Amino acid sequence: MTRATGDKRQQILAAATEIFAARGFYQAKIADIAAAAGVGKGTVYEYFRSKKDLFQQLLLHLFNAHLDHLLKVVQEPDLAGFLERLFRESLSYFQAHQEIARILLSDHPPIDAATQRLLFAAKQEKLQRMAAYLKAAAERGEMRPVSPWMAANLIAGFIAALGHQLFFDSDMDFDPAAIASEAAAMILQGIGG
Amino acid sequence: MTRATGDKRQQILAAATEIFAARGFYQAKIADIAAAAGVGKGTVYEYFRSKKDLFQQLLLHLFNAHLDHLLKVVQEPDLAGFLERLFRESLSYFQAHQEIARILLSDHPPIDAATQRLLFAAKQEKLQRMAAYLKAAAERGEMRPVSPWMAANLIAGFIAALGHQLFFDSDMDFDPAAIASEAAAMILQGIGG
Amino acid sequence: MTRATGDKRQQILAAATEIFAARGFYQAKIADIAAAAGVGKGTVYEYFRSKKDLFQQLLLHLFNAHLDHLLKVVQEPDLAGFLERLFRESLSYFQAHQEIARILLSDHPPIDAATQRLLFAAKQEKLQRMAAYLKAAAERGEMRPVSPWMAANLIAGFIAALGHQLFFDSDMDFDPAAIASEAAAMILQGIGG
Amino acid sequence: MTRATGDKRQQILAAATEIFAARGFYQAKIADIAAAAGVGKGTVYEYFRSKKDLFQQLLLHLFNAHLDHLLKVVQEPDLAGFLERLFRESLSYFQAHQEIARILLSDHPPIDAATQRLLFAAKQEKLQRMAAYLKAAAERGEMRPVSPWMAANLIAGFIAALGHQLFFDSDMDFDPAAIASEAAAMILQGIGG
DNA sequence: CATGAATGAGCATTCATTCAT
DNA sequence: AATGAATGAATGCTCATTCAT
Repeated sequence: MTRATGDKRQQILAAATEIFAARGFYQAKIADIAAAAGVGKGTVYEYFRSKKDLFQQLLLHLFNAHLDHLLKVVQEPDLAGFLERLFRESLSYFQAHQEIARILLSDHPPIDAATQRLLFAAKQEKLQRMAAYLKAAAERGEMRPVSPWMAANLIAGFIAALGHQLFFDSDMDFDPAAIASEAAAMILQGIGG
Repeated sequence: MTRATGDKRQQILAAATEIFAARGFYQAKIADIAAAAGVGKGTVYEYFRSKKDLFQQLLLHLFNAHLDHLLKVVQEPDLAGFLERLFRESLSYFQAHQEIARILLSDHPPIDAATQRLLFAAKQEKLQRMAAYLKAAAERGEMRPVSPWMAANLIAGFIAALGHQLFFDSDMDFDPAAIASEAAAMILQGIGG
Repeated sequence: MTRATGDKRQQILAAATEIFAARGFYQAKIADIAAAAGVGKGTVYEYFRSKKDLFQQLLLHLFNAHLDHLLKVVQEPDLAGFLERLFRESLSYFQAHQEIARILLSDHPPIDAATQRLLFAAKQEKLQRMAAYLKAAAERGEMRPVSPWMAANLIAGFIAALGHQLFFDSDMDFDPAAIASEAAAMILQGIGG
Repeated sequence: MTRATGDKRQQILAAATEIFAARGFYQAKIADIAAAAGVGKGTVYEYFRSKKDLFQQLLLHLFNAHLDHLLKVVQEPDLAGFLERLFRESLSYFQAHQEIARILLSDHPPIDAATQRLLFAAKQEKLQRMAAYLKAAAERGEMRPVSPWMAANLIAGFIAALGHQLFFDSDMDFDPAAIASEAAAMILQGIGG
């Protein structure tokens, strides 16, 4: 009975994550989300201005939570450890929160130019942080003098590709630690014989 | 008046490519596509069972055309040449056909489980072909004994990531050849110092 | 089968007149109007941009038709004949088209500032025409030197008041000719003893 | 803190007058009225059964207040004085309470058959009182032997028409005394030359 | 008494699809 | 074959009303 403030808002966000992940923006019905959250349709509108607003807030919420999660990894002092942890944490996170993965790894329909920009900016920030880390690593002599921006895209692209394989091919079972280890090695040493 | 058979069908597919790319599946209206194709709304239904059917056929059409385009690259005898051509051709192709890039690089909202599977299968085939090429390269001693499947994802992920950067950040100008060259080198040699 | 063009549009306008008159703007449901017109809901939107648009077009349509009807009366050469015909025609018209009376004699909720202005302007035109006729009558010596604008309001107000009595008190039966005759006399001679 | 009983009820009625006048019944939101009254939404329902009930009570309240105001006029011993005071007081009252004018002079959408009847009855009472006064005046020889009911409608219609002109054409400035004087003369002497 | 968070019935509007021509 | 007028199922959102505190 003594629920914390924002309880309903959290219920709605959780339900929205589930429904949007399962059906996508256009197929997700406010009625479904409300039902899944255990609240009335009108209540959704007490907390969010519109369906679009709900989706946008959810997107940024998830993205920022994910980013915060990854920020710890940046602490790793050496590049090899950084890469391995980055892959391992990313894959574990996605494995543990498959609906979130489905939302974050998907491209979303152009809901809105502003939202689009917001999300693009969020993704860019992730790349920037990675590029910054890589630049520092290059200065420490841990990375060959390749473009940090290209390298960041290499890494991010690999994570996304693995994520797609692992989560959109739903019945695949895997060990994040093992894959992460191999992935990090491939990034560092290349595949050339 | 003496248009070749299949003319209208092609007009519709071309218009659909443009409209779906610009607006996404749910925002694209059959009326818009028909207008862009210069035919009546009813005519669209002479050639395609439904909007979903049109989208699915378009998707596979584009994907197969893209795949065919890439198949020539597989002819390349050595891994380095293969990679460089793969990147160069992919980026050039996307640069020349930005609307197609927008469709192929996007994850589409779950139109339909069947369509989803179809598209997933198509993407898997691309990965399989790459993996097969890499396996052969490994046997030729051109690739270290890494998992061909992982390597294929590394490459495909990098292409997608670069494509996103280049085509969703619309005002970016770039030289496919230069980027392809650097990308191939990064894949082969890794980034480790 | 060979209905004239604009047939559906006319059916809808007729149904809208009936429904708006019976229930007012906000209680009139598009579904009711469509049903009364014998068309599908969607069809209403083929001919009118929105419920507001339908109402506005109907309002102006009815008002102009009514105005046209009254314009003939202005032909009357002498003031007494003018007044008597004006009252008789107005009351007969309203008696014959009670739904129209209900719409024209009512003040409508502020649908829209633009519509409001439009309708106000239409009503003003009616007053202007009356005032112009009265001014001419004054110059012919048929009217005492009172303000034509005041006189126009006196007449229009009387018509509206009688209309209200007669049509909003639905079960009243009356003879337009008799009332018109008495009304014209009261306007001309006043009520003073 | 030590507000008189009925204080809140009065606040709500005052706020409702303002909001209903500005927006009309359907556009007026209970939330707006509550906010304007400085009370909670729920409080409105402590004093009024429903929005309809609030509107109906307000309508009758305003109408009766207006009627009471006019009743003093009936005291006037002679018809000319009666008419001039009636016009002057009506126009002054409306000028001083424009929101009330907007409500009383408007026809309201058929909220409800019962409300409709109630309001119609109220308006009829006003006409009846006028007719009664006129009948007495006729017996005093101050009015020609015209139908008191017709005369009452002539007067009431004129007041309403003037009110519409003056209050719905918002930027008009005028002198009630001057207009009242001319109006009374027109009613008494007619406009005939 | 007072409150406002919660609710869900109700409705305008959209648009894929059909079918008479 | 080609068309587009006609259709109605489907859904986001509003707001009067309730009731637990």
